[in-house]
Amino acid sequence: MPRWLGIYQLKLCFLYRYHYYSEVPNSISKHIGPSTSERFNLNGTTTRRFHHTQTPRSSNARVPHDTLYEVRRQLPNWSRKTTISQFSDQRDKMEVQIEDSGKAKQMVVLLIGPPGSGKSTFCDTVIRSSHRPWSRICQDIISNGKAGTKAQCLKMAMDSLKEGKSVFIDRCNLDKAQRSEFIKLGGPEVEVHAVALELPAQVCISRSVKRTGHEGNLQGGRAAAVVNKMLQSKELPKVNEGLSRIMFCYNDADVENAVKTYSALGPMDSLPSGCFGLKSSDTKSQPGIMKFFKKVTALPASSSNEVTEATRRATEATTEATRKADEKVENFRDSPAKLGSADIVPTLAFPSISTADFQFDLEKAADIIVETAEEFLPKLGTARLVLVDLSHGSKILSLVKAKASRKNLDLRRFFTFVGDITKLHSEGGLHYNVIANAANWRLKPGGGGVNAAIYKAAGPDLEAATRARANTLLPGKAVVVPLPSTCPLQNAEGITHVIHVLGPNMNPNRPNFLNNDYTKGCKTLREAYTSLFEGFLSIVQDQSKFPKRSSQATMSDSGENINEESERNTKKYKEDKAIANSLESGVVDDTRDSDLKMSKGWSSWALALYNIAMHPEKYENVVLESSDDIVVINDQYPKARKHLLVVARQESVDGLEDVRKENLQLLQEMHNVGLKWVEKFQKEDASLIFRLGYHSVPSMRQLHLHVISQEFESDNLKNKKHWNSFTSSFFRDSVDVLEEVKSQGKANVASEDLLKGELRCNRCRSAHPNIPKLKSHVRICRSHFPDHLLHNNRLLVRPE
DNA sequence: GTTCTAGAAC
DNA sequence: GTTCTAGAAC
Repeated sequence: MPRWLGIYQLKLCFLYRYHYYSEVPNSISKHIGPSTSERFNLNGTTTRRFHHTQTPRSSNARVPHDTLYEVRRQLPNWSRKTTISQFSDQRDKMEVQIEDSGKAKQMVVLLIGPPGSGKSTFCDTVIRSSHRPWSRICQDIISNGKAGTKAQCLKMAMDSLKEGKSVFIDRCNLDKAQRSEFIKLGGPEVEVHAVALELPAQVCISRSVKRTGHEGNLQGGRAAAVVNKMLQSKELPKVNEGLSRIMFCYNDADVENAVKTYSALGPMDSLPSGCFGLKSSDTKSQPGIMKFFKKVTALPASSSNEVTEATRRATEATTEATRKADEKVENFRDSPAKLGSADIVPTLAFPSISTADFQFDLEKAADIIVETAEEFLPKLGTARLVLVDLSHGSKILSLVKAKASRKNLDLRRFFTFVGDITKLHSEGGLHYNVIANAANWRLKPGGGGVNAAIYKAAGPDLEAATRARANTLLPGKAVVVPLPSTCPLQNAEGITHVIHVLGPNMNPNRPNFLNNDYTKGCKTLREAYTSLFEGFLSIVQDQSKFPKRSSQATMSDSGENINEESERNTKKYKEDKAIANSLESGVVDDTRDSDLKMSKGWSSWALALYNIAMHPEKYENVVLESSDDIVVINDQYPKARKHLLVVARQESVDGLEDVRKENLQLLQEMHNVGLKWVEKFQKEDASLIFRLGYHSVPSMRQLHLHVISQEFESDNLKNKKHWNSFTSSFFRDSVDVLEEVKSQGKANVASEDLLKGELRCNRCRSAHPNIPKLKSHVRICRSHFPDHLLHNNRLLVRPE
């Protein structure tokens, strides 16, 4: 095996097992034996990594999931009861009274941040001044003062919780997967919080570089590489992971505020749930390592006196939330037991449609709401419908409450709630995942009321996502819009979908008013709620039909699983489409043609690469190589003896058309990886000739580079489209793409018409009447390749 | 992307 | 009658 391939495999191994590795100094690793692997650092030294999953250092190193449950059961206060008294509250809130057994709630607080972000300092400072018993669990020292494993951390956390302590998890916890098992420690008596230390990368690197006594031995220049690498895979924590409280800290002042918050907690105190201090823009982009090295001496120090907007907001939010908690208003808050990400009850929060600006009669509207809810509740399983109004004195809420209580409805699943529909979780403690918007017919932001509030809270993401689904809406109709993961509403509140609804207008001062025609008005309003609840039902069904499976199960069989995964996505797509279709009469679509392109309605088969790129760990047996940026797989239907795909992992780049200057580094990496594989193949068979390139218009979602040998000897090459996609100018050589993106900011893409062109030999360019005849010719043609391919290394021939 | 198949081309 | 393609369905 060539030496470089060996290194490659080691690298691969590292990437797959990333979460189970921890850095250990060379001095320790001597004792580790065969499961260590060497890797080379920027500063030229070698470190070793210990593969804990293969060689656990102690019998308790890995803790099976089911034991977590057992341990939770043994925790103190497990049996605290919850009683619900519905609709009895004068304050228009659904009441949940928690019987206080007088014991304190424990906390698991996950610190989130790269090395140098100040996690250990944070914990130490809180522990020094806190009256609550804390345990700090630090992966860097957990194994007799040396670095240990995640499993050891989990074990120690559980032990500390059993002892009645609250726990700081002092490890990077940068992505969702790293956090998930610690979040599972939560239960009825254990809240799980996160404190995200979002300090500038330079600050973290600078601290890591300068520190001399760090427990994890992450010192010197190597820190820069490690911090940057880690930040690449960072995922901001979200409430829907199962965290009941998240504090974001962007500078020293924010950190100080968070330290104070936790330091002040006595054994009996608790903190309001929600998401505090989140800035809307992700600060994921980090300066390159080399750039850092140049600037390391002139780092802008973050001032501890500087009170930023984020701090102000964080402080305000905390104060406000604390004030509310202090009022001892027994708001309806979902208990942390429900917070496990898998356990969150699907909940639609919806405003009363048409009763505000559209002046629909409140009595009639309340009847329709209750009747439609009654119709849908049995179909919705455990899912909940929550009517929301901003004001305590809302007439519609009391009418609905009164009418609902007279009917035999499950009032735990249908109730009213007072609050800002965009902040029900962070400010009201209600868990919800879908909100309805009382939209305008143009589906535009602005206006007033709920529509303006929702568009404002969701940011521009919502408008774009809406535009991809529909341009306008007719009264009585609804349109389901999934929110992108970047949307602040999803991050802060856990909302995954917005359903726009348009109700009938009774206001003579607004266009298209119904002139008091309540026969028509009631019909349309009923239709509107039906459309809304149907939309919500489809989301609920989608989520329950396709629960997340364990990665183990998906690794068993590649091909099938790719299809299953695709199937799931298609199903989602189809259902969304079905909703759209069912609403078609109502959705005035003036850009029918471009709509598909805008919504990028990829079919199931077209999502296979995307799925692999997003979850390479699930496709272990098809992925030949992977990094943070790319995965390499064999084309499932190779059109030549050697045919690989280098797939970009970045989510937003579906194909060549999406490529811009900011993707240059990615393109270059894809090209380099392609070249490496060509080298490998040519070592095995020197006669192979390759091209690296992209299809101008790909059939499969997710930018992918074809690495394909030029003899095109394959039974899978069956038709004109196959042939022309690799041999006409529809195929864009990677070198040209790189050049074009560098010089003009994007790549040229050729027309799909080229795929229908005549069949010509890729060497001599002779034309042939059909595929079989062409293939017979190509098998024997030994002409030189066309001139243009001989330049710029478009054609990769093994050098003699 | 593939598979299937009606019907065009031979 | 057989081969091959193009378009629909998935």
